[in-house]
Parts: sequence; C-alpha cells; structure tokens
Amino acid sequence: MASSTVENYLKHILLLSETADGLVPMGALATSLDVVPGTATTMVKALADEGLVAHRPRQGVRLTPEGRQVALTVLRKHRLVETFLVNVLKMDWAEVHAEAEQLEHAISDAVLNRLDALLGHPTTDPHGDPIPSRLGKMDSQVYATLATCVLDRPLRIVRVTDQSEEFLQFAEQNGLRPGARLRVVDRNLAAGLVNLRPPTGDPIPLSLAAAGRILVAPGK
Amino acid sequence: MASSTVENYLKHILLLSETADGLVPMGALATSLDVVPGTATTMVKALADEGLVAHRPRQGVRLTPEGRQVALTVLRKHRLVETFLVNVLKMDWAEVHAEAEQLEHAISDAVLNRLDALLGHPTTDPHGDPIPSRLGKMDSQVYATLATCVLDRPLRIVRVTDQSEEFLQFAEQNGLRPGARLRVVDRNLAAGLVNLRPPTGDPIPLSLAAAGRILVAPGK
DNA sequence: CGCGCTATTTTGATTAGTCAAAATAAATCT
DNA sequence: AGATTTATTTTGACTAATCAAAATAGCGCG
Ligand SMILES: [Mn+2]
Ligand SMILES: [Mn+2]
Ligand SMILES: [Mn+2]
Ligand SMILES: [Mn+2]
Repeated sequence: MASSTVENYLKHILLLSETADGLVPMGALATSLDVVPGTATTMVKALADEGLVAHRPRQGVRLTPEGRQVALTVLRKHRLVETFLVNVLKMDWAEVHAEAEQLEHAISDAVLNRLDALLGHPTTDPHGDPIPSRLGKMDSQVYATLATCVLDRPLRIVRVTDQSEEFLQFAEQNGLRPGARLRVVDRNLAAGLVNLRPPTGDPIPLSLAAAGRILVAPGK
Repeated sequence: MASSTVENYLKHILLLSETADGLVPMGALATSLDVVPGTATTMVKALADEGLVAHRPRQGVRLTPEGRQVALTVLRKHRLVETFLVNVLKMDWAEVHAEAEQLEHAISDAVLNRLDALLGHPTTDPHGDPIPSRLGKMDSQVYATLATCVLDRPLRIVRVTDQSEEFLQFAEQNGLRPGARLRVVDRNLAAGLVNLRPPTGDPIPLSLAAAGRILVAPGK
C-alpha cells in the first residue's frame, strides 16, 4: 500500500503534468509539495524503482500508467470528500481543501464508493474541479477564463482554480461560484482590470490575475 | 500535533486501563498495539517526556490528564465515524472498525462536530460502545453479560464487546445487536453453554465465552 | 569556445518508529 | 535463601522521509 507521502507525490505530479508537456521538473514538484529539491529527487528515484513514475535525470518526471491510476484514485477521493463536506456537512468551500488533503489518504475504496453513491455520482466538486470516474476518466475540457473570454456575452462560471482560503472567501462573497451567470463588460489591459456584471446587483471589479483563475463557458 | 502513532498509543492505554487498576502493563500494551515489548517501552518513555503519560518502570503506564483528553477525543472520533459509516453510508457493522481505525486520525475537530450534529449527538456507536462527549465524559456504567445475568428475565442487549469481523457477523445473523430483546433460558456451566430465547424464532445456543462478550440490561 | 548562472543531484545528518536479541529486574518456586 | 521463570528494558540496527550544504550538469551568452 502506498503511504500518504507517496500518494501526495503522485497526485502532485498528476496535477502539475496537466499544465506542461507531461514532464514535470523537479523544482516545480518540490515547490508544490513544499520540500527542498533534493528531497523530491530522492523520493522520485524511489518511486521510479517502484514503477510508479519514470524519471528523466535533469529533465523531470512523468507518471507510469500504474502511478497514474493511483494518482487518479487519490484525486477522486479528494474531490468526492470535498463534495461531501460541502453538500452534506454544509462546510464552507474555503476550508474543505485542507480537510480533504488528510482524508484522501484515510478513505478506503469501499467508503469511496458509498460516498459516491450518496452524493449521486457527481462529476465536479464544489470548486468545479472535475472528479475522475471510478475507471480513471477525467473531464479535461479546456475553458476560457474571465481574463480571456469574449466580452458582453452571457457566461456561466464552471470552475474556480484557486484553492486558497482568501480567494475562495472573496469569490463566495461576490457570488462567483460554479453555475453563476454573468458577463464581462469590459477589460482594461493597461490597468490590469476586468469588470463583471452579475444578473443583479453592482458590477464587480477584478484584477486580470484573479480573473484568470475563474473558468467560464458560454451560458444562456 | 500528535501523530497517528501517538494517538493510537494513547487510545489503547485508555481502553486497557478501563479493564485494570489504571496501570497498564507494557506487555498488554505491546500486544494490543501489535508491536514488540521493547518498542512499547521506548514509545512510552517518549510519551512520558511529552507529559502525555506517567511511566512506572517495570510496573506500567497510565495517562496524564492531558493524555487522557487526547485519547478521549480520538475515541470520540472513532466511534462517531463508526456511527456515521453504519447509519449514513449503510456499511456493515463488522467492517467499520477497520475503517474508523484510519479515519479517527484524519478527521479535524470541525468535521467531528459537524458529524456529531448530523447524527443527532449519539451517545453510543453501532456496537453499543459509549461515545465520549465533547467535554470528555463517557458513560462507564457496568453491565451484566449473557454469561452472568439472571435467568429467564426479559433483557435488552446494550453492547457487543467483540470487534472481530467473525463475531459481529455471527451476532448480526442471530439478531444479537444493541436494542434486541431476549431471555437466557438456561446455562450449563459444565458444558460451557448458554441458551437464548429471542422474542420470535428458534432458541440460540452460545458458548459461555461468547456470551461473556454481550452486555445486557433488564429490559421490558 | 569558455564562463557563469540555474536547476538538479549527491552526500551526510536527523527524526520517528520499528525489530531482534541481549541484559536486567522482579516474581515464583523449590 | 537460592535458582528459575517471566516481564521489561536496553542496545544496536534498520527504514521512510526529510533538510542543509556541497558537487555537478546544462544551458545561454559573449
Ligand atoms: Mn494529501
Ligand atoms: Mn476542489
Ligand atoms: Mn487508529
Ligand atoms: Mn465500536
């Protein structure tokens, strides 16, 4: 059985390889896991010995099919747990990430499947992050962000890709959660500012950086 | 923060000191935790340095008030998790112990309290084990067992004190769960046998050893 | 081509938790 | 009391995971 440390390494490699060509540099991995680079190198070599990753010295690391399977299961547990905590226990979506970080390693497959059924087999978690299916399929559709989408068209928020408590709290406050409707009224590249118009209420000003962390799709 | 190892040591010391004069011998602790005696000695000395236990060399170990508080919280988590798994996720009462053994270390106090509320502040878990209150109070009433109670009187099962899957499966099969009504029709010390009569259906024969693991109270 | 910057790897130590086996203390039995 | 058995403690060694700091490999650049 993989230790929680191993599970975390694999999960982070999976997440980081989404935003790259598949090869994750050691530095990025170390930063993401909050360890020093030497530690990541050592661990990755051990994971390679176990057949969970392939290590290209001085270039980076990628998951093997077996490692990917483990990582997907951990991610599935993480996101289903978050969904449970928000939908059933009514916890704040800003605090569930830290909880799930621990619980993802403590949940058996039996509990996982019961939770999945209880929640009605959801495909996204409270932040809009896709939940891998039992078979390891995960929606990887590419969405526009509030920083890149067309102006003045009806939009629907599909995902908030910043897990930090502060950002989530701010988003919550302004009704910026998955499913919410809005338009981007204008964008000022020079000032780095975006103005949003929700269906009702005041316009919402947002930095371009923040806008880039909210994914949207065209919506009625 | 206490590691899961530390939490397990404290919880086992708590449980073992219920069935003794409060001083738990190293041998018993080691057996209970499935480690070799030297390991228990080493760990207990470390726990003593942290002020969580008091160690009487060559005699045994007891919890300090701080250690007891930690142990009670872990036990509360364990039993509330078991209750959740059975009552909400509809898992089998024979399998939840192993699950809770892991989850008890991964649940935050925030989740603990939400679970408690969701379940309606239960005072016993699916096996009838008492759940310590948020303040660390735990019912410690002493009950008779099916091996020691009076004959031919209406009884109510209050607790099944054998966590093994086999025993719980057997008990389930025969309706021997907390809340169930029955009588002890006779007891044969020589043969080591007890005969139970449920309200309906066939009499149930049971060994004295097994009978001693089912706690009962006089019941309508 | 050679120099220097940066990312990575290596080396040597450390911590938590464990076991095997030897040493010791305590209890029990002649 | 002295010898024997049993429980506990000590010692030495090991594994997983980590860090600090030194060594190295690649690069980009003049
Ligand atoms: Mn984690
Ligand atoms: Mn999420
Ligand atoms: Mn445990
Ligand atoms: Mn129980």
